[in-house]
Amino acid sequence: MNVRTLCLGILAQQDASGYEIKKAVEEGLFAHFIDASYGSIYPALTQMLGDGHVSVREDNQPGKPPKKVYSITPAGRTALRKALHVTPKQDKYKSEFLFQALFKADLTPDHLEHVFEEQLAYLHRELAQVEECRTEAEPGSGHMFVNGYGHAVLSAAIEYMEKVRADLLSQQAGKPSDAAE
Amino acid sequence: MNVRTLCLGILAQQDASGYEIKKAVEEGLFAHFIDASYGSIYPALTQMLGDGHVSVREDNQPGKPPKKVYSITPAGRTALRKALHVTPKQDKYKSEFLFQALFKADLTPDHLEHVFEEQLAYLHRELAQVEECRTEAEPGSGHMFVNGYGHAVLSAAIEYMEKVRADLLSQQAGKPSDAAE
DNA sequence: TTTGCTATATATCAAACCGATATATGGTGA
DNA sequence: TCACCATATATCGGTTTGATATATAGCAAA
Repeated sequence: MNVRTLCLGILAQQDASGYEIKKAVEEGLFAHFIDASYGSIYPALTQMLGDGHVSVREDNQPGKPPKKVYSITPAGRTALRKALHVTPKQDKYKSEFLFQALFKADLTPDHLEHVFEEQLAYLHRELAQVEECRTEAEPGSGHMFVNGYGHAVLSAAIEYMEKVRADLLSQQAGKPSDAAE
Repeated sequence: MNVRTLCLGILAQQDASGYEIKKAVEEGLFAHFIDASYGSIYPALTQMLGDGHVSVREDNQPGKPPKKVYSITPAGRTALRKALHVTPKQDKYKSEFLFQALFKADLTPDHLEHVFEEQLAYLHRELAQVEECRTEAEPGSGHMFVNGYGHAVLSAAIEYMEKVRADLLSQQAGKPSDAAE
């Protein structure tokens, strides 16, 4: 799936500018399982304009820079429906925190503790965001399902982190008892 | 974190060829939170050879193509330790399955069921892989922590999927029985 | 036996994408 | 006044992906 399809999906729910699409993937419902940068969003919108999948209108708002609000066209909706019916790629999860944690033995205790607490704080922020979106989701909807999925996964991660905190951050690096090598 | 650091991390555990590094990120301990393609691994190794972070030896095995086995050098270990002490980037999770699920109302029931069952099968495969690596992990080690993290998150996802399966796949696309909580 | 498939192994490249930066407007607070 | 932040669009170098090419060899089927 490419950024064009992602933008179409967001525009299918509501008209938006490039800036607003970026905010949607950072803060909205999409935040915890999707990402895209300005460097891919703006070119995608321009390209889709050429393809007739979206249309634009300029919005000159007082007190703010003018924005270009994009709307999905019927052709865009058709393209989206088609793109939604391909076999999805496997999930991709990247975590530099877990990579560092693998090398616990090579880390200073300070650094380990720092990244651990940062990760926990990050997970709490993500969870709070998911819970905030929950009220908007209608029961039985795709939103509700996705929201529940995110909630389940993030809660489990937090629970695990808190459960093992003491063991991981104890000074004896890799030696819970007197175990030999 | 770039692919060079990732390769250094793998080579810090054991010597490996480019092909074996790819297998490590696909099947090994690293599989569920790291990824890299041949297109980035081979150039990374070549570059690190120039930097003196790794060394090579050619291994002509009978019955198989010859391979280049890379080893981390002392300079490489220093570079790795340094790279491990930067603030890690935020986790990044991408799921095309969840993206499609958001548009449940636009999907054919067949497609929805298909991608749902595929996702569940994928999660089970990932969990089995994590459990397989578990035996190798020493208690108190970074491996053990990371393994437990993966186990917790994957288990939670599977549990959630199985809990809501009936509701999600029922034909009435807006009709809840109470799936909340 | 020739064809096709799988596994091992290295390498390259266009296309896609990220992350940083540039530019611009205007509100807020020190 | 100055710095900073939020809004907003746009571009670009560098990294990464995903696909493809090349090669060796075992194994099975047609």
